[in-house]
Amino acid sequence: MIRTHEAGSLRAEHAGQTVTLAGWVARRRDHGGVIFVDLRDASGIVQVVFREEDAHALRNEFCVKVTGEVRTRPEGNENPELATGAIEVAATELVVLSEAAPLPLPVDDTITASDDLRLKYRYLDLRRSGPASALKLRSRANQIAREVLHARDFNEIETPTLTRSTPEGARDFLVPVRLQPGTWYALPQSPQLFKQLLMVSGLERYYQIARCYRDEDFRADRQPEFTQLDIEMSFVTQEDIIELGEELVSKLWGELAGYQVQLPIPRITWTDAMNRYGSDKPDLRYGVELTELTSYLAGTSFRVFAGAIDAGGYVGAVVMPGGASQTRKELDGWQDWAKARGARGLAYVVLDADTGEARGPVAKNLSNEHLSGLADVVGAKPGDAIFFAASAERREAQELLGAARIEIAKRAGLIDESAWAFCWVVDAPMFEKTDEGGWTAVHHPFTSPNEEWEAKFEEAPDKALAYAYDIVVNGNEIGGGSVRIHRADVQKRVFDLLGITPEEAEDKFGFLLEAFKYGPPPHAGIALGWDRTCMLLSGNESIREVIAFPKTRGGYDPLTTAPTPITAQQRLEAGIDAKPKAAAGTPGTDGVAAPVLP
RNA sequence: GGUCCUGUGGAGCAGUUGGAGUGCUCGCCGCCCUGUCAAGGCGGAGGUCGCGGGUUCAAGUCCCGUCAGGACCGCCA
Repeated sequence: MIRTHEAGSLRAEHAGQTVTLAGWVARRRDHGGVIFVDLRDASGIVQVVFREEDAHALRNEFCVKVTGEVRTRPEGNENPELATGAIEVAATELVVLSEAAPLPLPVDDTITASDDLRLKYRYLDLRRSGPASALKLRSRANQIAREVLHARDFNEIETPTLTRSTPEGARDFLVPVRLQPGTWYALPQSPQLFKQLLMVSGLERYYQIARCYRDEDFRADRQPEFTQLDIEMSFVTQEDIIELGEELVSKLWGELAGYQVQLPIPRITWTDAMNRYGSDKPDLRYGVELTELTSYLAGTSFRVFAGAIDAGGYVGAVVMPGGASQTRKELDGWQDWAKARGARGLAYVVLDADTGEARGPVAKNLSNEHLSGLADVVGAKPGDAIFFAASAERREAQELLGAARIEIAKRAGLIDESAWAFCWVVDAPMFEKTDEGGWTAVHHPFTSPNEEWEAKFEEAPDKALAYAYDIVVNGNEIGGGSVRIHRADVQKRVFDLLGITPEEAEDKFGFLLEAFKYGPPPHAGIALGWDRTCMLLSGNESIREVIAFPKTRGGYDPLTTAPTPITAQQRLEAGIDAKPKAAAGTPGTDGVAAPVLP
């Protein structure tokens, strides 16, 4: 070893010892006759004192080796801000291991640089304790997950990243195959089918910290490649997976966020979540619930509401506490806010703070009977504002109110930023209508109907419920899973309802259906969005902070400048422009990558 | 695909009504300095105001386009 001690580990009890440290010059304070250098390594910072001139040439981020004697600082010179602040190292020898050019961005916890610059020089960004600690936290999260799962006899198994497209909704990343020109691998959107195959194989308990890929647009919590803690178990029910999920979040939050999660985590049905919060991932750190007014406002002459009610739709409201004190400009701002979300607008009534009288453009359109009881029905007090949404599509109106609810909480300062509010959202619907009038799987087509609906989901596909569950914290979905279908007859009926023909099913996932001929066990699983989980645990607002080398919004990596064009030679070798042979292999049964037509 | 915000020495910012590349903090270079810890003092270097076009006597500032970064909507089961 080049060093005998880590800089941040030195304490008063080391006084008198001669130590050799190695690290970076975090800061140099040159007083002429005495020079102080804050020496930083991964463990922390210690002050090194030089009496020799040679330290004069040191600059920020030089990599150095220092030998010297640890000693307690002179009376009155301790630094309580520093873990090592009781001592300092009196240098006797200095070796410059490497010099640093002037820095393109400051390596300083107190200063922030722009995102693209940070990413271009991510290795310097990560010398800062904040960004580095996010990655260290993630490493510990991995360790905790592995401890929990190995204690339960899980097997960590790696599945292919060059594979067929899995039947998820998102666009695939594709990889040309040189050995079979004109054919393409897809990068997995999740290991879903492989983990189900591992259940067929009898491994019973599988997990993987799995890299997944989706070619969709970015968000603060979305990257094109991301990580899931992916779990699947055989011979279990929804209850078993939920119990496991609770141990995981309990340990993670307990050890990494210092928060004791109250178990069991409360559950809310998907329908209740939509009715009360207008979201399938409700933020329960604050109240402000939706009120349905469809029957209360029956017979109204206000066309916006009447139209929705007559169409068999929904009218609802959400209350903004103290919202009546908003200026006209602020209230108009809500209209722009709603329009930005694709809504026509957001009707509102304000209740006079003194008299409780309802005012605002919508108030004129409502009858006295409707107005007089309104405050009681929605639970509003004088001084509040009431926002309305109406639509022939119940979910559409509820989601608008749900988004308004979040915005209300932000604007009215209702969010306790230090709180953690967990819940499971259960009993999700199996299907939802497509724009074309058919049905599509809400989760994925292998999700099992629950016991009640297994025999009859065709009778009312819009009401049929699945054994599907999401775990939500503070309005963030951090994981989701389901019990899978393991019976061929049920799977066939689901495919039939989704309009997937046997030929299509065979073509897309014939290998899974084939495997399910051979005694598949009942199985269920869950996947935790690992980037998002670590982001929340580390108190960050972007998953980029918990990814070592993330990409910018455009899918660009400022550090490596990927993606890059390829040469004509590479293009030729990869067979990108090759025309696929008709029906190469028998896709779905022999694992040959499917031809993708241009 | 859409809406919005941002772009000014190496970094982070300010820049008023359109009037000289003006200013601040940090960093960088040189000198001074023996107890600092975001050290201090003195001096200095460093600029295609993202890019292109337009309006104007005059554009960092106004307009149009474009590029880059960010937030959100669509999209992402």
